[in-house]
Amino acid sequence: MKGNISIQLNEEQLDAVEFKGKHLLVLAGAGTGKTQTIISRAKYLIDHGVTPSRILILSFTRKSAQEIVERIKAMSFNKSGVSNLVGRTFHSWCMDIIKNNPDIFQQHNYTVIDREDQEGAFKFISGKNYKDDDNRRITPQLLIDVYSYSINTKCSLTESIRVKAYDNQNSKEVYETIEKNKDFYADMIKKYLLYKKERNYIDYDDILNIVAKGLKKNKEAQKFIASKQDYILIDEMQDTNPLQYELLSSFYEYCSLFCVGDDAQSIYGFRGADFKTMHNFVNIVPDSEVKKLTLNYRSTQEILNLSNWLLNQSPLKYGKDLKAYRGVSGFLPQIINVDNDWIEANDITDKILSSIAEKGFNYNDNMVLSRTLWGLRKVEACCLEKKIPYTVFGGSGLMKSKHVRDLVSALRIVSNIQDELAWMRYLMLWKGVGEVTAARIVEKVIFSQSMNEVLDILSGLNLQLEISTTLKNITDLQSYPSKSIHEAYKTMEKRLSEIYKDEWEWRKQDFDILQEVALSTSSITEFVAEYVLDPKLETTNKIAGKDDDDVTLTTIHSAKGLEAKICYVVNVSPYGYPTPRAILNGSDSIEEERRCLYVAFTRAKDELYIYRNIYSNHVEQPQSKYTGAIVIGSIFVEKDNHENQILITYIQEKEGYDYIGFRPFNYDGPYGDLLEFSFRKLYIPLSEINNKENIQQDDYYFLNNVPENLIQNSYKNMSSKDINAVKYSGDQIKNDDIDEFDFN
DNA sequence: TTGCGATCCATTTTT
DNA sequence: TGGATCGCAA
Repeated sequence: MKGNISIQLNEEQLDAVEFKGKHLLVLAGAGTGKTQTIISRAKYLIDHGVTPSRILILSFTRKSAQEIVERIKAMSFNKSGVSNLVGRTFHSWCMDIIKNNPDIFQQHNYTVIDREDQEGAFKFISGKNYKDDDNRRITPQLLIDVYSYSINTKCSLTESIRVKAYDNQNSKEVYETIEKNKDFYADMIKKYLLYKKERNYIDYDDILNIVAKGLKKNKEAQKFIASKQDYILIDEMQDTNPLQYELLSSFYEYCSLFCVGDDAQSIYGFRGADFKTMHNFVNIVPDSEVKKLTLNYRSTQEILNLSNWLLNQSPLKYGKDLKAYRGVSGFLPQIINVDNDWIEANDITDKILSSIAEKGFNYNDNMVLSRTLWGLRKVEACCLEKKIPYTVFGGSGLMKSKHVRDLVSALRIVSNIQDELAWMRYLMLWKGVGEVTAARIVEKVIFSQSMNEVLDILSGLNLQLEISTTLKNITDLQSYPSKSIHEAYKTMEKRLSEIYKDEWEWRKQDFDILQEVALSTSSITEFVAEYVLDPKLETTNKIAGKDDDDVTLTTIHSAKGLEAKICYVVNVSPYGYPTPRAILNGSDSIEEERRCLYVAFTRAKDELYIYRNIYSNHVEQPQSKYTGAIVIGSIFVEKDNHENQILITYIQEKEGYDYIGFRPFNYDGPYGDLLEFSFRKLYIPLSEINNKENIQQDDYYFLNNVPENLIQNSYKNMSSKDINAVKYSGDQIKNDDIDEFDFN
């Protein structure tokens, strides 16, 4: 990637790298060589006689941790012991600590479960559709969020419910409602904790929690574990949450912390990270100092101007004013207006192709960034069509796909007989076995002491042969995960191919990769843990590029640390930034959206294209007190082009924020084009409109009594009975009137 | 009880 | 878009 092995550090970087005190936080702006600084610090330590195995490198994703380690190794290849240098995520580090010290933490035959399993557990406990006294649905999803947030931020249940279930509102009524329903949440969480315990499950949060709490309680264990290393180097410090700080606090005394991060790139608030914590670093960590990096090596000044501007629009003081080492290039970031997502995707892929054909770039000089995973779908489709090789970053990859989980469920049973979720999944795969039968079987086998016992019970049940054969064949292969995948595949292939039909051809290819991955683990238990912790091993890209030369499609969250010469940011549209949900959640979330966009912009080195769809063809809107403001607005009929439907466009306004790229209304700088009103389009079938004879093109109307379902399905089937379109002749409706609107 | 077809519905972000 | 859920027939 970045090939230069001898690295020139600037003064600021050198000052950080040669830090002599105990703990240090390096506050580093985007592109200022954060990773470089960590790498150089490691090299500096090694060069000054520190044994590599005494250095621990923590990063936010496994990929970036490994990359850092690789680069250090490349720089210090002649030093002895450098191959022992370790790079981990917080989770995989803690997993290792638990695995290597089962007695200290009292963890022996566990199975690590992921989000989908957690959902399964909560479904089992709470029922799928529990409604509380106020008829609010409490889904398994929500229960997990509440539980997880409260653990990661170490906050009270009430606070967690308020944030996750009540959109961060803090009115007296909300508190009263929470008080009323809190018992239910508490009850469910208690049952979940018990459920895990009975089945030897450990979830994501447990992995950190077990170690963090354990070390706090036991001074001796703390000293023992902490003494395994002298230096901890941490990347992406801004994403560290209170639980992780608690974990680190056990190491203050024994290790020296070297942390690097950028508060303006903190985008993991939903997981409990608070960017303000960075500002308190010296108060939280004893004997610590803060240094800054301000010179940007990545981008042109034009790109930084836009990024700086974005932060400066905030009421918060980020205090970032990035200066480009490279200076100006004369090429301004471009804003491209598009009518719909397909035009957007086509334009991006055309630009990618011409960047290669006309400007001599490679595929991997191009990167497409999106706030959401599905925002990349249409670009992906266009890549397929135009035969552009690409790799998708972020989201669920191989390990979350159904067919892989199906096969892995067999392995999980063998490694932990109490793994009820795996049992259910495995049994229900087979023909003639549904939920009820599966549950009956589970009841019989779950308390078995050994696989032999299990197999005996199964053989007495008159089931089809493959069910027990598969398990039998892998029982003795516990220490050979790769082999057991192979064996399980042999007996399950027939059934799986029946289930997945014509999808099977491409699905089955994944098992080769899976076997490959499993080779590096030494037991099924370890393999399962590994695959839960790193669930997005190589997404199979349908068109592979030569020599890894492909276009990167990525969510902004997965783009941390990435960069490319040409970046395309999709859907910087009304309600793209901030999203309706963020608006609803209030200023903290809105600021996080700003930082997301900032991360996206600052990935670009040379060229930045920002796509905006002003005429969004589906209506997204906050389900909140603002609903009325959106439905009631000035509306004009544009044209009748959709078989018996009229297309209306209405302008949406809300005080405080404009919806497009945080653009203030009075701005007239070089990026003035970022300002637009927010237009929305809505198709309404003529048959649904009462006095349709009044409707004429280019006339202004307003709608009243537009039912919710019409708004949600505006484009397709609309079935409402009471749309009332009347010619508008009065004043505009003001916000005060929203309260009178009947939303029920 | 299972399994299939139809319909509804929601849709951030990740370890 | 597809995933989850519902309703119905075998």
